[in-house]
Amino acid sequence: MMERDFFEQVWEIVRQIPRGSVTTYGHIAAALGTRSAARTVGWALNAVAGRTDIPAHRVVNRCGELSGRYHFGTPTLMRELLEAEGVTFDGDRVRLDVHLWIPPVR
DNA sequence: CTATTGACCTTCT
DNA sequence: GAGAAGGCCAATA
Repeated sequence: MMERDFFEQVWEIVRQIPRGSVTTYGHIAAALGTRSAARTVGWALNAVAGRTDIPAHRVVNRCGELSGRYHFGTPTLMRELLEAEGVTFDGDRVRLDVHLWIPPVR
């Protein structure tokens, strides 16, 4: 498998997230082989923050909290986008039990 | 060029 | 069970 840049790998996985589902940094990092590189995953998303090609709003932390909501421009934009896709929320957290999507193991 | 931080998670103590 | 530290990759100061 051609291991491109760490960023592109993250983007490719995030791009494959089905609409109405969310995933976590840990799962993405684990899918890439490095489960501890969750921090770098955040950087990859930050590099595409504002792009529609990659739904970074579908990526949440392990607790289901929208940790990077302040990186979107408006703190509520992330939640608005998810709600618009049919994602349900439990208070300020996403229902991972319902919308948790696990990326393909590579 | 070195040091620190950053949308985090896992494991040890 | 709770707290602290380590680890990963990249960007910024």
